[in-house]
Amino acid sequence: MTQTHAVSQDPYVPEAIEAKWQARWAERHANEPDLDAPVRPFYNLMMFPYPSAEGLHVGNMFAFTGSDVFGRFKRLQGFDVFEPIGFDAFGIHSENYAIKVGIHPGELIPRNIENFRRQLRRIGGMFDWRQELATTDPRYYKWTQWLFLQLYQAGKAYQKMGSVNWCPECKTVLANEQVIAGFCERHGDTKVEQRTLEQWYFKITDYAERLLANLDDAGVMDWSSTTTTAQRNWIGRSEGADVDFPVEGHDPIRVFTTRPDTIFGATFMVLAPEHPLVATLTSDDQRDAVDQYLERVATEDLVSRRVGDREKTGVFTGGYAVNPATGKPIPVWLADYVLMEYGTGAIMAVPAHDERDLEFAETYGLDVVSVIDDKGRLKASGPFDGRPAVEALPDIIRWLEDKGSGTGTVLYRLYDWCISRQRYWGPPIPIIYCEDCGTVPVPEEDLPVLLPPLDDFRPDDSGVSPLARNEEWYLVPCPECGKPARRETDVSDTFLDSAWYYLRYPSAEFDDRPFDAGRTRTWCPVATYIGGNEHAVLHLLYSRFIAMVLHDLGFIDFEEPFVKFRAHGLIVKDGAKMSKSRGNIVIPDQFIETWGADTFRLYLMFLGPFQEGGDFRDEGISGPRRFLDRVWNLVTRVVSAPTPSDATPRSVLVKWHQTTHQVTHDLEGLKYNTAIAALMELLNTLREHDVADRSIVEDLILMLAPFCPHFAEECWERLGHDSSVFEASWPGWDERLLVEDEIEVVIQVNGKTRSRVAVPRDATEDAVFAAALADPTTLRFIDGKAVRKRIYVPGRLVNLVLG
RNA sequence: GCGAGCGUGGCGAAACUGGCAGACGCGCAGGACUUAGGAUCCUGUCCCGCAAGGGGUGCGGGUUCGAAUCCCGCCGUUCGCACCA
Repeated sequence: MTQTHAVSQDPYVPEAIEAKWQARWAERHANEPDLDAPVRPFYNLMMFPYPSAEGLHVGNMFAFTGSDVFGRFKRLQGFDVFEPIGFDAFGIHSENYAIKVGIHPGELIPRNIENFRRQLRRIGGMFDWRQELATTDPRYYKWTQWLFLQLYQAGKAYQKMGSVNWCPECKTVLANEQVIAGFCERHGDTKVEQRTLEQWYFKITDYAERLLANLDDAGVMDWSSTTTTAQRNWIGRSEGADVDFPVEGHDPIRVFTTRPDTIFGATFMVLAPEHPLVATLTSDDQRDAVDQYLERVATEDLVSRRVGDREKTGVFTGGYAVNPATGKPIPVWLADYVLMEYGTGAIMAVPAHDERDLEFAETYGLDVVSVIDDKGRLKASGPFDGRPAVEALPDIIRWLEDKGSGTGTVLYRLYDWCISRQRYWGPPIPIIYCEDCGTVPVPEEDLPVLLPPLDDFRPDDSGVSPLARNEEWYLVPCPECGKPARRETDVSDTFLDSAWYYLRYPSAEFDDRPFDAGRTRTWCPVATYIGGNEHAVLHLLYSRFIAMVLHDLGFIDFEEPFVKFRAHGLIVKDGAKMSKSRGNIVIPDQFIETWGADTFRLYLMFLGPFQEGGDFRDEGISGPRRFLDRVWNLVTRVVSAPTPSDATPRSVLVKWHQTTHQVTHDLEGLKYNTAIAALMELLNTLREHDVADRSIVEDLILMLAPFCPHFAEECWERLGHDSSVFEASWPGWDERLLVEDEIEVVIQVNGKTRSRVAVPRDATEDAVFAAALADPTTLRFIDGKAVRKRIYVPGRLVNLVLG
């Protein structure tokens, strides 16, 4: 862009000044706070990117810029801001990308990281590059493995066989959340299958109650409510009761129900096909039917069973259980709408008051007994008849407890975190299996367990990790007895890498500890964390869980890692989601080249509310650029021919102070788009009144600095300062200058705006009404009628209600 | 199906605890300066109307002196969760 935007002989040329200031920041170590002895530490964290594509896209830029604006604002407010950056470079996304382009991730990922670094420097983020980290660095993942060992030793990591989701295309196990309605999240037309594998799990369910309770504690967690809501739903707390239904000659069947108040209406029971009692309950004459049904279910995958709108199928076991409330025998059925992983894998079916049970009962002709009338009162419920069901619920639980038939319980939907991945690109799980000693953790002094270079890193459909094909790597002596043993060949989930990275940043240079106690105390928990809401449950919940474990083990003195979390919005393009298939991806580099990083930043922050996102329209960027050109010209004018401060009209002073007030509050609330609009208004006012008042323009530059750091530095220097604009302090305002001497009050007649009058700022209510009633336009609308009621909103509005 | 959010000009969007709807910007129209302008500057820009005035925040009701904002019922849209007992 070499066109002249301004009449000035010295036009604003972004590329020159951006390069100049980036070099100068690096020289001056401008973005490197004293990590050991900061005066006012402020840990400003943004979710680190995964370098799974060749470069950062506009969505990343939007998120990083929004976080950086906040960090720079805090810096100007006098905080020692620590704003680290790193790369979440392990994991399925990176690996799949490597497979796609046919380059080994060990080669490809560092190359991508280098490009990410270049882009991040170019955008002018306030990053402390000393503390950069990559989860793929053995210096990092040594401690990820250490973390696994801490959980293992604390009894929070265990192995179990489990039905897992298997994507034939990814050739790996998927987390439930990577399965979208039965299909792989990455391969929309690939059906996920069910496989059974031995896997490592973390006992996050032990922490369900604490994870939930802290969400309600605003003193501990100041988070976007959309995020806390998502976590609450994910944890899924249900209050109810475990109830035993006796079976003659067998163990009783235990069910979980949230509706013990409807127990008198339980007319049959349903077990999950995998339920352990199925075999013993089945009668001889039903054996064939049951076996057939089990066979049929087995050919279906776990995931499509979860899809809700299918017709219900099932089979009678031939067995009966006794309803402990009515004492009557009820048939026990088998159906795949009951899931083994939730509750006890068995339910009492109350078809009169549960839609799913009703559908099943109707299909198979089972009894339906209503126990609640249309007024919500119990009936056919023995001693509880006539009582409102909601109210009787706790008494029914107590009644069941007294009979020894059940107990009130709380159940969570949350399940344990499966961290095993049958993949190559991750930290090997630090476990060794010995025939004599069993499962042996790798001794801490042997960490890291290096991920070996492996030419053939692709997963195959055998279900075992690529590392299992590398005998010389996995055959090792047992650390305990020295006999030949075998390493665990699965790697851990990427979410484990990212669950603790914020702890590593302040301590990234230490190789003898994962995080330094002093540094952690100084900087953690994180003051402000900004990231995408797509991580609302997974990353953010896992990070919270890991922090709780570390807290309980005495490693850290807080249990919530992120004091304040805000989810940013998403950028769309011309009303549609950006995607490669649509071909509407915006490459940031081109825009930065054409318009400059500062203009790009300013535009991104201007195009919509940060927490909601916005629509990226190519032409829109010219507005912010025009604005910067005008500010530039104004600065030039202040340097050459300023207007004297005492000549500045009061109305302009008021606008100045109002702007400072508004921008400060808007930045605090991440309302960047309105903050920028306010700065534009201030500039418009200065231009209208032809004012080039040095004090005002300097404040304008200061307030622009978080958005356009290079531009602001350059202007600041031209204004004669020899230190960085970020060494200056954020402007304040004078409350007395927030209001004009004379204000305009709106006059409504019968609620409709009819006129407006100018009154002194401190006019009394009576004086305002007097002015209103003296206004000719107003009188015309009153038209001689009586004023029945007068409403007065101080300083704003008068409403005259006619009789 | 359940949960959360969002529906405002040609477009992106503003509007504090209910109090001037459309700030700011894009685009568009007209003008100025210009050999020229896709640069810059000025003016205008929700709709109908010459005006006075009237209408207007997805649709239909309600509360209120007053509703984009609160309540109820629809419709549309986005994002989660999805047979969770």
